[in-house]
Amino acid sequence: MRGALRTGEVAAAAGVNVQTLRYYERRGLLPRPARTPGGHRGYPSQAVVRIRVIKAVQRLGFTLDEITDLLEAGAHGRPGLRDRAVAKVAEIDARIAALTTVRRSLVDLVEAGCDSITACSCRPVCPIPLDGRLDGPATRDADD
Amino acid sequence: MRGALRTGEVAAAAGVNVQTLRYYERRGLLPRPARTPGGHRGYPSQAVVRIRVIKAVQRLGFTLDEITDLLEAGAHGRPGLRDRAVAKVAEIDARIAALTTVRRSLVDLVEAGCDSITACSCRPVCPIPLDGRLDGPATRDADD
DNA sequence: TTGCATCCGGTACCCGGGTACAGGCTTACC
DNA sequence: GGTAAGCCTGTACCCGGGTACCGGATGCAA
Repeated sequence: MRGALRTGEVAAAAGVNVQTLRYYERRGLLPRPARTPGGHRGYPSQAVVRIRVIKAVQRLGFTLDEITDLLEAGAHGRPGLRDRAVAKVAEIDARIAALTTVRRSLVDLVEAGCDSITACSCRPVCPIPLDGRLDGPATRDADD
Repeated sequence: MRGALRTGEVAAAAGVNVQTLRYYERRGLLPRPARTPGGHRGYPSQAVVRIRVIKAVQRLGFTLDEITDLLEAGAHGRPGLRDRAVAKVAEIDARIAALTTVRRSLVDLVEAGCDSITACSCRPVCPIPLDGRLDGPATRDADD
């Protein structure tokens, strides 16, 4: 165990919580490290790099499950990152498109001057269904 | 209770699950309806509209907590939708910007031809930290 | 050797928005 | 009046990515 890093050292160096280390180990993202006779973990310095890589890939929008696959693929010389990245770009494009649509609706609503969802005034562009507004006494019984 | 709609009817008409109705009621999004002597709920037809409104507003990116506020504000004649919508647009812009940044990194990675996170080849644009790659025997002990 | 920081495993909880299930009761229709 | 569909409450679980807390053990320095 000479030169091995302890849990807290690795966590501090990688910028994560100590619990996160054990969580990653449980999920198979981090190899089980050697132990001292007393049961304390002793990490090689590469563990820090590995966590940083995980965090970086995570920032690219990959889930921990996907990262597990990617790491395993890499360990066995199988590639596959490129294909996954291409798929992820498509995924992101879809999310951006969805957000853009929502944004458009919100802007329409603001521009129409609508200021209440129960008494909406933003015809004809209101993104909220207009048939039968929420007025009248029908819902008042829970107003207490 | 004449003309009152039952749980299942409201759920079907509004396109949600029966459990969702009760969930909304618990959260205060849906007024507590009248009951039959046997304890069954009887909804006014406006309940269907209300759920549709909730779902529509939710699609605009508002959380149920925010929708609760919005509904309450509307019920008391207080406006506030416009301000919230403006803030939400800013929120969406931030998310689109973040996604765009991530997208750029992914495209860089693909264009650089990098195909593995453990043996990355995409200098100089690699979005994954490069100092000390994940090679060598240090992490092999968990390869079983 | 004593003191204290750190570490251990296990379990429970957080966020948001529901969904599922169990066991029992009511209502509607024939 | 029988039967089946639908309803009731309460509780637990799902997703993803951690975080928090507990009581007890270990490691290291003075």
